[in-house]
Amino acid sequence: MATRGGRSRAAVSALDPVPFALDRTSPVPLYYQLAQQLEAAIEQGALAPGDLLGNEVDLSTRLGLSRPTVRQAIQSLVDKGLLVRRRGVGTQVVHSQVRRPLELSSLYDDLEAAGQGPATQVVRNERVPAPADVAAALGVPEGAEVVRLERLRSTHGQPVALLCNYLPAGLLELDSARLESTGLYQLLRASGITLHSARQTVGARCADAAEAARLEEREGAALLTMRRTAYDDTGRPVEYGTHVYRASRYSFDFQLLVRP
Amino acid sequence: MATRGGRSRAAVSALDPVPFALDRTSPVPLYYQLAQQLEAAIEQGALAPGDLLGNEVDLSTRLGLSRPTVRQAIQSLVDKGLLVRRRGVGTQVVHSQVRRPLELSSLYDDLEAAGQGPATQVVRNERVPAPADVAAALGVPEGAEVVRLERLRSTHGQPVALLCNYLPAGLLELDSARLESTGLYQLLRASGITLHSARQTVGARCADAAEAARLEEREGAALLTMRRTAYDDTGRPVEYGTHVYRASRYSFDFQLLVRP
DNA sequence: CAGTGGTCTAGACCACAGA
DNA sequence: CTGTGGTCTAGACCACTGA
Repeated sequence: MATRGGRSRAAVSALDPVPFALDRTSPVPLYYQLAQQLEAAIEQGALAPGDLLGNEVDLSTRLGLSRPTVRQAIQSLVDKGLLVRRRGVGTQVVHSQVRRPLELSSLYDDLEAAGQGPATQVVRNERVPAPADVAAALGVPEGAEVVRLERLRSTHGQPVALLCNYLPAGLLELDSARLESTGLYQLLRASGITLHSARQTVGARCADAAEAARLEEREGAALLTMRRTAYDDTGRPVEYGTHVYRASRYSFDFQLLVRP
Repeated sequence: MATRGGRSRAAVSALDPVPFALDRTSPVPLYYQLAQQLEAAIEQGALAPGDLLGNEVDLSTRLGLSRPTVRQAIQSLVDKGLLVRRRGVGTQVVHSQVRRPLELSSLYDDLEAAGQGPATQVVRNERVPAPADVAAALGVPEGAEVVRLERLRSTHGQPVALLCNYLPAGLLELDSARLESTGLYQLLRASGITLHSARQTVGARCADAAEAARLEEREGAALLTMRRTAYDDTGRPVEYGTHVYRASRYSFDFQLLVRP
Protein backbone atom coordinates (compact mmCIF):
# COMPACT_ATOMS: atom_id res chain seq x y z
CA MET A 1 0.00 0.00 0.00
CA ALA A 2 1.53 3.27 -1.09
CA THR A 3 1.54 6.25 1.18
CA ARG A 4 -0.02 9.32 -0.33
CA GLY A 5 1.94 12.36 -1.35
CA GLY A 6 5.31 13.09 0.15
CA ARG A 7 4.41 11.95 3.64
CA SER A 8 7.31 10.21 5.31
CA ARG A 9 6.84 6.52 5.93
CA ALA A 10 7.05 6.83 9.68
CA ALA A 11 5.97 3.89 11.78
CA VAL A 12 2.27 3.97 12.53
CA SER A 13 1.49 5.49 15.88
CA ALA A 14 -1.42 4.59 18.11
CA LEU A 15 -1.78 8.33 18.32
CA ASP A 16 -2.69 8.78 14.67
CA PRO A 17 -6.46 8.67 15.06
CA VAL A 18 -6.45 10.78 18.21
CA PRO A 19 -7.72 14.29 17.52
CA PHE A 20 -6.01 17.17 19.22
CA ALA A 21 -7.59 20.54 19.70
CA LEU A 22 -5.15 23.30 20.47
CA ASP A 23 -6.45 26.76 21.21
CA ARG A 24 -3.87 29.41 20.49
CA THR A 25 -6.06 32.15 21.89
CA SER A 26 -6.24 30.45 25.26
CA PRO A 27 -4.01 31.68 28.07
CA VAL A 28 -3.21 28.03 28.78
CA PRO A 29 0.23 27.28 27.33
CA LEU A 30 0.24 25.13 24.22
CA TYR A 31 2.59 22.55 25.73
CA TYR A 32 0.23 22.26 28.65
CA GLN A 33 -2.84 21.82 26.48
CA LEU A 34 -1.04 19.08 24.60
CA ALA A 35 0.16 17.39 27.77
CA GLN A 36 -3.37 17.35 29.17
CA GLN A 37 -4.80 15.85 26.01
CA LEU A 38 -2.07 13.23 25.85
CA GLU A 39 -2.70 12.36 29.46
CA ALA A 40 -6.42 12.10 28.79
CA ALA A 41 -5.74 9.80 25.83
CA ILE A 42 -3.68 7.55 28.07
CA GLU A 43 -6.21 7.67 30.87
CA GLN A 44 -9.06 6.75 28.55
CA GLY A 45 -7.13 3.94 26.98
CA ALA A 46 -6.77 5.44 23.51
CA LEU A 47 -3.08 4.94 24.19
CA ALA A 48 -2.43 1.54 25.73
CA PRO A 49 0.63 0.64 27.80
CA GLY A 50 3.58 -0.01 25.50
CA ASP A 51 2.14 2.00 22.62
CA LEU A 52 4.53 4.23 20.74
CA LEU A 53 3.71 7.89 20.63
CA GLY A 54 5.18 8.52 17.21
CA ASN A 55 8.27 10.61 16.69
CA GLU A 56 8.48 14.16 17.88
CA VAL A 57 9.18 15.74 14.52
CA ASP A 58 6.12 14.27 12.82
CA LEU A 59 3.99 15.06 15.82
CA SER A 60 5.07 18.69 15.81
CA THR A 61 4.36 19.17 12.09
CA ARG A 62 1.00 17.43 12.47
CA LEU A 63 0.07 19.73 15.31
CA GLY A 64 1.59 22.84 13.81
CA LEU A 65 3.87 23.27 16.78
CA SER A 66 7.61 23.51 17.03
CA ARG A 67 9.50 20.50 18.24
CA PRO A 68 10.66 22.07 21.54
CA THR A 69 7.05 22.77 22.43
CA VAL A 70 6.03 19.19 21.75
CA ARG A 71 9.06 18.00 23.70
CA GLN A 72 8.05 20.12 26.66
CA ALA A 73 4.62 18.52 26.70
CA ILE A 74 6.05 15.03 26.45
CA GLN A 75 8.70 15.76 29.05
CA SER A 76 6.09 16.81 31.58
CA LEU A 77 4.40 13.43 31.20
CA VAL A 78 7.74 11.65 31.45
CA ASP A 79 8.29 13.51 34.72
CA LYS A 80 4.91 12.31 35.89
CA GLY A 81 5.94 8.76 35.11
CA LEU A 82 3.33 8.20 32.38
CA LEU A 83 5.73 7.99 29.45
CA VAL A 84 9.21 6.62 28.82
CA ARG A 85 11.61 7.88 26.21
CA ARG A 86 14.19 5.61 24.61
CA ARG A 87 16.74 7.01 22.29
CA GLY A 88 16.61 5.33 18.93
CA VAL A 89 13.31 3.69 19.81
CA GLY A 90 10.67 6.23 20.59
CA THR A 91 8.36 7.33 23.35
CA GLN A 92 6.14 4.72 24.96
CA VAL A 93 3.34 4.61 27.46
CA VAL A 94 4.57 2.89 30.62
CA HIS A 95 3.36 -0.62 31.26
CA SER A 96 2.01 -0.33 34.72
CA GLN A 97 -1.12 1.39 35.78
CA VAL A 98 0.60 3.53 38.35
CA ARG A 99 -1.22 6.77 38.53
CA ARG A 100 -1.28 8.74 41.70
CA PRO A 101 1.52 11.25 41.73
CA LEU A 102 3.49 11.86 44.85
CA GLU A 103 2.01 14.70 46.79
CA LEU A 104 2.40 16.49 50.02
CA SER A 105 -0.10 14.32 51.76
CA SER A 106 -2.64 16.03 53.88
CA LEU A 107 -4.58 13.63 56.01
CA TYR A 108 -7.79 15.53 55.46
CA ASP A 109 -7.38 15.49 51.69
CA ASP A 110 -6.44 11.82 51.81
CA LEU A 111 -9.47 10.84 53.76
CA GLU A 112 -11.76 13.06 51.75
CA ALA A 113 -10.43 11.61 48.50
CA ALA A 114 -11.04 8.17 49.92
CA GLY A 115 -14.62 9.18 50.62
CA GLN A 116 -14.25 8.65 54.33
CA GLY A 117 -16.01 11.86 55.36
CA PRO A 118 -13.46 13.15 57.86
CA ALA A 119 -14.52 15.01 60.97
CA THR A 120 -12.24 17.16 63.06
CA GLN A 121 -12.40 18.25 66.66
CA VAL A 122 -10.15 21.12 67.62
CA VAL A 123 -8.82 20.31 71.08
CA ARG A 124 -6.45 23.27 71.38
CA ASN A 125 -5.88 26.43 69.35
CA GLU A 126 -3.67 28.79 71.28
CA ARG A 127 -0.51 30.84 71.32
CA VAL A 128 2.40 29.43 73.29
CA PRO A 129 6.14 30.05 73.60
CA ALA A 130 8.01 27.75 71.22
CA PRO A 131 9.67 24.72 72.80
CA ALA A 132 13.19 23.95 71.62
CA ASP A 133 12.32 21.39 68.93
CA VAL A 134 9.55 23.56 67.51
CA ALA A 135 11.79 26.63 67.47
CA ALA A 136 14.49 24.72 65.64
CA ALA A 137 12.06 23.38 63.06
CA LEU A 138 10.35 26.72 62.41
CA GLY A 139 13.55 28.74 62.50
CA VAL A 140 12.37 31.08 65.28
CA PRO A 141 14.05 31.85 68.61
CA GLU A 142 13.24 29.49 71.44
CA GLY A 143 10.36 30.88 73.46
CA ALA A 144 9.04 33.02 70.59
CA GLU A 145 5.28 33.00 70.26
CA VAL A 146 3.88 30.31 67.99
CA VAL A 147 0.42 28.93 67.33
CA ARG A 148 -0.20 25.51 68.78
CA LEU A 149 -2.95 23.41 67.31
CA GLU A 150 -4.22 20.12 68.59
CA ARG A 151 -6.86 18.23 66.68
CA LEU A 152 -8.55 14.86 66.77
CA ARG A 153 -9.43 13.49 63.36
CA SER A 154 -12.16 10.88 62.95
CA THR A 155 -13.97 8.97 60.24
CA HIS A 156 -17.22 7.09 60.61
CA GLY A 157 -17.37 8.25 64.20
CA GLN A 158 -14.09 6.48 64.98
CA PRO A 159 -10.96 8.42 65.91
CA VAL A 160 -8.09 7.97 63.47
CA ALA A 161 -5.39 10.41 64.39
CA LEU A 162 -4.16 12.88 66.94
CA LEU A 163 -2.59 15.89 65.24
CA CYS A 164 -0.37 18.43 66.93
CA ASN A 165 0.84 21.34 64.79
CA TYR A 166 2.88 24.48 65.32
CA LEU A 167 2.86 27.51 63.03
CA PRO A 168 4.69 30.82 63.18
CA ALA A 169 2.53 33.44 64.90
CA GLY A 170 1.07 35.96 62.47
CA LEU A 171 1.24 33.68 59.50
CA LEU A 172 -2.53 33.48 59.25
CA GLU A 173 -5.66 33.55 61.35
CA LEU A 174 -6.72 30.05 62.29
CA ASP A 175 -10.42 29.91 62.99
CA SER A 176 -11.37 26.82 64.96
CA ALA A 177 -14.71 26.54 63.24
CA ARG A 178 -13.11 26.53 59.81
CA LEU A 179 -10.49 24.07 60.99
CA GLU A 180 -13.28 21.68 61.90
CA SER A 181 -14.82 21.84 58.45
CA THR A 182 -11.68 21.70 56.36
CA GLY A 183 -8.01 20.75 56.51
CA LEU A 184 -5.09 22.87 57.65
CA TYR A 185 -3.42 22.65 54.28
CA GLN A 186 -6.53 23.88 52.53
CA LEU A 187 -6.60 26.87 54.86
CA LEU A 188 -2.95 27.57 54.12
CA ARG A 189 -3.60 27.43 50.38
CA ALA A 190 -6.61 29.69 50.77
CA SER A 191 -4.35 32.24 52.51
CA GLY A 192 -2.09 32.35 49.49
CA ILE A 193 0.61 30.19 51.03
CA THR A 194 1.87 27.73 48.46
CA LEU A 195 3.47 24.71 49.98
CA HIS A 196 6.56 23.60 48.20
CA SER A 197 8.36 20.86 50.07
CA ALA A 198 8.32 18.99 53.33
CA ARG A 199 10.61 16.83 55.36
CA GLN A 200 8.93 13.87 56.99
CA THR A 201 9.92 11.20 59.45
CA VAL A 202 7.62 8.24 59.82
CA GLY A 203 8.00 5.81 62.70
CA ALA A 204 5.99 3.64 65.05
CA ARG A 205 5.56 3.12 68.76
CA CYS A 206 3.11 1.71 71.25
CA ALA A 207 0.28 3.82 72.61
CA ASP A 208 0.55 5.14 76.13
CA ALA A 209 -2.51 5.31 78.38
CA ALA A 210 -3.51 8.87 77.40
CA GLU A 211 -3.17 8.26 73.65
CA ALA A 212 -5.02 4.98 73.94
CA ALA A 213 -7.91 6.71 75.67
CA ARG A 214 -8.14 9.48 73.08
CA LEU A 215 -7.91 7.12 70.14
CA GLU A 216 -10.13 4.42 71.64
CA GLU A 217 -7.38 1.85 71.44
CA ARG A 218 -5.98 -0.42 74.13
CA GLU A 219 -2.77 0.65 75.81
CA GLY A 220 0.23 -0.76 73.92
CA ALA A 221 -1.54 -0.77 70.54
CA ALA A 222 0.67 0.04 67.56
CA LEU A 223 0.66 3.68 66.46
CA LEU A 224 2.12 5.24 63.34
CA THR A 225 3.96 8.45 64.07
CA MET A 226 4.78 11.23 61.65
CA ARG A 227 6.88 14.31 62.23
CA ARG A 228 6.85 16.86 59.46
CA THR A 229 8.21 20.30 58.66
CA ALA A 230 6.61 21.94 55.65
CA TYR A 231 8.14 24.79 53.65
CA ASP A 232 6.60 27.36 51.34
CA ASP A 233 7.96 28.17 47.92
CA THR A 234 10.69 30.42 49.28
CA GLY A 235 11.91 27.67 51.55
CA ARG A 236 10.64 29.24 54.76
CA PRO A 237 9.17 26.79 57.29
CA VAL A 238 5.43 27.32 57.69
CA GLU A 239 4.35 24.32 59.70
CA TYR A 240 5.78 21.76 62.08
CA GLY A 241 3.68 18.87 63.25
CA THR A 242 3.84 15.65 65.18
CA HIS A 243 1.01 13.29 64.40
CA VAL A 244 0.04 9.87 65.69
CA TYR A 245 -2.28 7.54 63.79
CA ARG A 246 -4.08 4.38 64.78
CA ALA A 247 -2.16 1.81 62.76
CA SER A 248 -5.24 -0.38 62.70
CA ARG A 249 -7.12 2.25 60.73
CA TYR A 250 -4.56 4.21 58.72
CA SER A 251 -1.41 3.75 56.68
CA PHE A 252 0.65 5.96 54.40
CA ASP A 253 0.35 5.20 50.77
CA PHE A 254 2.54 6.96 48.25
CA GLN A 255 4.44 6.69 45.06
CA LEU A 256 8.07 7.50 44.46
CA LEU A 257 9.65 8.55 41.21
CA VAL A 258 13.33 8.12 40.61
CA ARG A 259 15.02 10.91 38.73
CA PRO A 260 18.01 9.79 36.66
CA MET B 1 29.00 55.86 39.42
CA ALA B 2 28.81 55.23 35.72
CA THR B 3 28.77 51.73 34.34
CA ARG B 4 31.42 51.09 31.78
CA GLY B 5 30.68 50.60 28.13
CA GLY B 6 27.25 49.52 27.04
CA ARG B 7 26.76 46.98 29.79
CA SER B 8 23.20 46.95 31.00
CA ARG B 9 22.68 48.18 34.52
CA ALA B 10 21.35 44.89 35.78
CA ALA B 11 21.05 44.39 39.52
CA VAL B 12 24.19 42.94 41.04
CA SER B 13 24.04 39.22 41.43
CA ALA B 14 25.72 37.18 44.12
CA LEU B 15 26.76 35.05 41.21
CA ASP B 16 28.97 37.70 39.64
CA PRO B 17 32.27 36.63 41.20
CA VAL B 18 31.58 32.93 40.76
CA PRO B 19 33.72 31.48 37.98
CA PHE B 20 32.14 28.94 35.67
CA ALA B 21 34.13 26.49 33.61
CA LEU B 22 32.19 24.96 30.75
CA ASP B 23 33.82 22.32 28.63
CA ARG B 24 32.26 22.12 25.19
CA THR B 25 34.33 19.10 24.26
CA SER B 26 32.96 17.11 27.17
CA PRO B 27 30.19 14.61 26.53
CA VAL B 28 28.44 16.04 29.60
CA PRO B 29 25.66 18.35 28.40
CA LEU B 30 26.29 22.03 28.90
CA TYR B 31 23.09 22.57 30.86
CA TYR B 32 24.14 19.77 33.17
CA GLN B 33 27.63 21.16 33.70
CA LEU B 34 26.08 24.51 34.57
CA ALA B 35 23.52 22.95 36.91
CA GLN B 36 26.24 21.08 38.77
CA GLN B 37 28.35 24.18 39.19
CA LEU B 38 25.39 26.21 40.35
CA GLU B 39 24.51 23.52 42.83
CA ALA B 40 28.09 23.42 44.06
CA ALA B 41 28.04 27.20 44.50
CA ILE B 42 24.90 26.91 46.61
CA GLU B 43 26.26 23.99 48.58
CA GLN B 44 29.49 25.81 49.36
CA GLY B 45 27.68 28.94 50.39
CA ALA B 46 28.89 31.16 47.56
CA LEU B 47 25.17 31.61 46.98
CA ALA B 48 23.34 32.15 50.23
CA PRO B 49 19.64 31.51 50.78
CA GLY B 50 17.63 34.39 49.32
CA ASP B 51 20.37 35.47 46.93
CA LEU B 52 19.31 36.41 43.44
CA LEU B 53 20.86 34.48 40.61
CA GLY B 54 20.86 37.33 38.12
CA ASN B 55 18.64 37.35 35.10
CA GLU B 56 18.76 34.61 32.54
CA VAL B 57 19.64 36.76 29.55
CA ASP B 58 22.73 38.28 31.16
CA LEU B 59 23.77 34.92 32.48
CA SER B 60 23.53 33.33 29.07
CA THR B 61 25.59 36.03 27.36
CA ARG B 62 28.19 35.92 30.15
CA LEU B 63 28.50 32.18 29.74
CA GLY B 64 28.29 32.18 25.98
CA LEU B 65 25.23 29.95 26.06
CA SER B 66 21.77 30.38 24.65
CA ARG B 67 19.00 31.30 27.00
CA PRO B 68 17.10 27.99 26.67
CA THR B 69 20.24 26.13 27.75
CA VAL B 70 20.65 28.30 30.80
CA ARG B 71 16.96 27.91 31.54
CA GLN B 72 17.27 24.16 31.37
CA ALA B 73 20.07 24.22 33.93
CA ILE B 74 18.12 26.48 36.25
CA GLN B 75 14.94 24.48 35.80
CA SER B 76 16.64 21.31 36.91
CA LEU B 77 17.63 22.98 40.17
CA VAL B 78 14.13 24.38 40.58
CA ASP B 79 12.86 20.82 40.21
CA LYS B 80 15.27 19.74 42.90
CA GLY B 81 13.90 22.38 45.19
CA LEU B 82 17.11 24.42 45.42
CA LEU B 83 15.91 27.49 43.53
CA VAL B 84 12.68 29.43 43.19
CA ARG B 85 11.68 31.47 40.20
CA ARG B 86 9.42 34.50 40.53
CA ARG B 87 8.18 36.28 37.51
CA GLY B 88 9.18 39.91 37.51
CA VAL B 89 11.54 39.32 40.43
CA GLY B 90 14.18 36.81 39.56
CA THR B 91 15.53 33.45 40.60
CA GLN B 92 16.45 32.99 44.24
CA VAL B 93 18.10 30.35 46.37
CA VAL B 94 15.51 28.84 48.71
CA HIS B 95 15.68 29.85 52.33
CA SER B 96 15.78 26.51 54.01
CA GLN B 97 18.66 24.16 54.10
CA VAL B 98 16.68 21.18 52.87
CA ARG B 99 18.97 19.03 50.87
CA ARG B 100 18.28 15.37 50.48
CA PRO B 101 16.20 14.70 47.41
CA LEU B 102 13.45 12.17 47.52
CA GLU B 103 14.72 8.83 46.40
CA LEU B 104 13.61 5.30 46.08
CA SER B 105 14.93 4.41 49.46
CA SER B 106 16.87 1.24 49.76
CA LEU B 107 17.40 0.25 53.33
CA TYR B 108 20.93 -0.92 52.61
CA ASP B 109 21.84 2.36 50.95
CA ASP B 110 20.19 4.29 53.76
CA LEU B 111 22.10 2.48 56.44
CA GLU B 112 25.34 2.62 54.53
CA ALA B 113 24.94 6.35 53.95
CA ALA B 114 24.30 6.74 57.65
CA GLY B 115 27.56 4.91 58.32
CA GLN B 116 25.83 2.13 60.15
CA GLY B 117 27.73 -0.70 58.48
CA PRO B 118 24.80 -2.92 57.53
CA ALA B 119 25.09 -6.69 57.61
CA THR B 120 22.71 -9.04 55.87
CA GLN B 121 21.85 -12.66 56.51
CA VAL B 122 20.01 -14.43 53.69
CA VAL B 123 17.45 -16.67 55.35
CA ARG B 124 15.77 -17.89 52.17
CA ASN B 125 16.58 -17.63 48.46
CA GLU B 126 14.35 -19.98 46.51
CA ARG B 127 11.86 -20.35 43.70
CA VAL B 128 8.23 -20.72 44.71
CA PRO B 129 4.82 -20.52 43.04
CA ALA B 130 3.47 -16.97 43.35
CA PRO B 131 0.79 -16.47 46.01
CA ALA B 132 -2.18 -14.36 44.98
CA ASP B 133 -0.99 -11.02 46.32
CA VAL B 134 2.49 -11.46 44.85
CA ALA B 135 1.07 -12.50 41.48
CA ALA B 136 -1.17 -9.44 41.42
CA ALA B 137 1.68 -7.11 42.31
CA LEU B 138 4.14 -8.55 39.80
CA GLY B 139 1.60 -8.96 37.04
CA VAL B 140 2.18 -12.72 36.60
CA PRO B 141 -0.36 -15.56 36.76
CA GLU B 142 -1.06 -16.95 40.20
CA GLY B 143 1.17 -19.95 40.82
CA ALA B 144 3.81 -18.85 38.29
CA GLU B 145 7.36 -19.33 39.47
CA VAL B 146 8.88 -16.39 41.27
CA VAL B 147 11.99 -15.87 43.37
CA ARG B 148 11.38 -15.52 47.07
CA LEU B 149 13.98 -13.80 49.17
CA GLU B 150 14.04 -13.50 52.91
CA ARG B 151 16.74 -11.52 54.63
CA LEU B 152 17.58 -10.27 58.08
CA ARG B 153 19.28 -6.89 58.14
CA SER B 154 21.39 -5.82 61.11
CA THR B 155 23.58 -2.93 62.21
CA HIS B 156 26.06 -2.94 65.08
CA GLY B 157 25.22 -6.61 65.62
CA GLN B 158 21.58 -5.72 66.30
CA PRO B 159 18.78 -6.84 63.99
CA VAL B 160 16.90 -3.96 62.37
CA ALA B 161 14.60 -5.39 59.76
CA LEU B 162 13.11 -8.53 58.32
CA LEU B 163 12.87 -8.24 54.54
CA CYS B 164 10.75 -10.49 52.34
CA ASN B 165 10.96 -9.87 48.59
CA TYR B 166 9.56 -11.46 45.46
CA LEU B 167 10.96 -11.02 41.95
CA PRO B 168 9.90 -12.42 38.59
CA ALA B 169 11.81 -15.62 37.82
CA GLY B 170 14.50 -15.15 35.20
CA LEU B 171 14.91 -11.45 35.85
CA LEU B 172 18.39 -11.92 37.20
CA GLU B 173 20.57 -14.38 39.07
CA LEU B 174 20.53 -13.65 42.78
CA ASP B 175 23.63 -14.95 44.45
CA SER B 176 23.19 -15.26 48.21
CA ALA B 177 26.81 -14.38 48.87
CA ARG B 178 26.52 -11.14 46.92
CA LEU B 179 23.21 -10.38 48.58
CA GLU B 180 24.98 -10.54 51.92
CA SER B 181 27.61 -8.03 50.90
CA THR B 182 25.42 -5.54 49.09
CA GLY B 183 21.81 -4.42 48.70
CA LEU B 184 19.18 -5.85 46.40
CA TYR B 185 18.77 -2.54 44.61
CA GLN B 186 22.48 -2.33 43.89
CA LEU B 187 22.34 -5.80 42.35
CA LEU B 188 19.39 -4.75 40.21
CA ARG B 189 21.24 -1.67 39.01
CA ALA B 190 24.32 -3.77 38.28
CA SER B 191 22.15 -6.02 36.09
CA GLY B 192 21.15 -3.06 33.98
CA ILE B 193 17.71 -2.73 35.52
CA THR B 194 16.95 0.92 36.10
CA LEU B 195 14.35 1.48 38.73
CA HIS B 196 11.91 4.17 37.87
CA SER B 197 9.06 4.31 40.34
CA ALA B 198 7.58 2.51 43.29
CA ARG B 199 4.34 2.36 45.17
CA GLN B 200 4.72 2.10 48.93
CA THR B 201 2.43 1.55 51.84
CA VAL B 202 3.80 2.22 55.30
CA GLY B 203 1.98 1.08 58.41
CA ALA B 204 2.57 -0.26 61.87
CA ARG B 205 1.59 -3.20 64.01
CA CYS B 206 2.70 -5.11 67.06
CA ALA B 207 5.26 -7.89 66.82
CA ASP B 208 4.05 -11.46 67.06
CA ALA B 209 6.13 -14.07 68.88
CA ALA B 210 8.10 -15.22 65.82
CA GLU B 211 8.95 -11.69 64.67
CA ALA B 212 9.88 -10.68 68.20
CA ALA B 213 12.31 -13.59 68.44
CA ARG B 214 13.97 -12.82 65.10
CA LEU B 215 14.27 -9.13 65.79
CA GLU B 216 15.22 -9.50 69.43
CA GLU B 217 12.27 -7.48 70.59
CA ARG B 218 9.62 -8.35 73.15
CA GLU B 219 6.31 -9.63 71.86
CA GLY B 220 3.93 -6.75 71.24
CA ALA B 221 6.70 -4.26 70.46
CA ALA B 222 5.85 -1.67 67.78
CA LEU B 223 6.99 -2.55 64.26
CA LEU B 224 7.03 -0.39 61.16
CA THR B 225 5.73 -2.22 58.11
CA MET B 226 6.38 -1.38 54.49
CA ARG B 227 4.89 -2.98 51.42
CA ARG B 228 6.38 -1.90 48.12
CA THR B 229 6.10 -2.66 44.43
CA ALA B 230 8.94 -1.26 42.35
CA TYR B 231 8.82 -0.69 38.59
CA ASP B 232 11.54 -0.34 35.99
CA ASP B 233 11.65 2.40 33.41
CA THR B 234 9.15 0.68 31.15
CA GLY B 235 6.68 0.42 33.99
CA ARG B 236 7.04 -3.33 34.43
CA PRO B 237 7.01 -4.54 38.05
CA VAL B 238 10.41 -5.91 39.04
CA GLU B 239 10.09 -6.34 42.78
CA TYR B 240 7.46 -6.77 45.44
CA GLY B 241 8.39 -6.75 49.06
CA THR B 242 6.93 -6.74 52.53
CA HIS B 243 9.29 -5.51 55.17
CA VAL B 244 9.07 -5.10 58.92
CA TYR B 245 11.39 -2.83 60.91
CA ARG B 246 12.05 -2.46 64.59
CA ALA B 247 10.46 0.90 65.27
CA SER B 248 12.87 1.40 68.17
CA ARG B 249 15.80 1.38 65.77
CA TYR B 250 14.54 2.63 62.43
CA SER B 251 12.25 5.22 60.88
CA PHE B 252 11.59 6.49 57.38
CA ASP B 253 12.96 9.87 56.64
CA PHE B 254 12.17 11.56 53.37
CA GLN B 255 11.47 14.78 51.62
CA LEU B 256 8.50 15.62 49.45
CA LEU B 257 8.38 18.17 46.68
CA VAL B 258 5.12 19.64 45.53
CA ARG B 259 4.77 20.16 41.80
CA PRO B 260 2.51 23.02 40.87
C1' DC C 1 21.94 2.12 7.49
C1' DA C 2 17.78 5.10 8.75
C1' DG C 3 15.13 6.73 12.54
C1' DT C 4 14.88 8.14 17.08
C1' DG C 5 15.47 11.18 21.04
C1' DG C 6 19.22 14.55 23.21
C1' DT C 7 21.13 18.81 22.89
C1' DC C 8 21.78 23.49 21.33
C1' DT C 9 21.18 28.08 18.99
C1' DA C 10 19.44 32.97 18.28
C1' DG C 11 16.21 35.10 18.12
C1' DA C 12 10.80 36.59 19.28
C1' DC C 13 6.63 38.18 21.92
C1' DC C 14 4.03 37.97 26.12
C1' DA C 15 2.48 38.44 31.24
C1' DC C 16 3.54 39.88 35.47
C1' DA C 17 6.06 42.40 39.47
C1' DG C 18 7.58 46.40 41.34
C1' DA C 19 9.17 51.33 41.40
C1' DC D 1 7.76 52.34 33.11
C1' DT D 2 11.60 48.64 33.13
C1' DG D 3 13.14 44.12 34.15
C1' DT D 4 11.95 39.62 34.99
C1' DG D 5 10.63 34.90 33.87
C1' DG D 6 7.12 32.18 30.64
C1' DT D 7 6.40 30.67 26.25
C1' DC D 8 7.34 29.74 21.46
C1' DT D 9 9.67 29.22 16.81
C1' DA D 10 12.52 27.02 13.04
C1' DG D 11 16.00 25.41 12.33
C1' DA D 12 20.84 22.56 13.47
C1' DC D 13 24.04 18.66 14.69
C1' DC D 14 24.92 14.65 17.54
C1' DA D 15 24.54 9.85 19.86
C1' DC D 16 22.24 6.01 20.26
C1' DT D 17 19.19 1.99 18.70
C1' DG D 18 17.99 -1.65 15.92
C1' DA D 19 17.51 -3.77 11.42
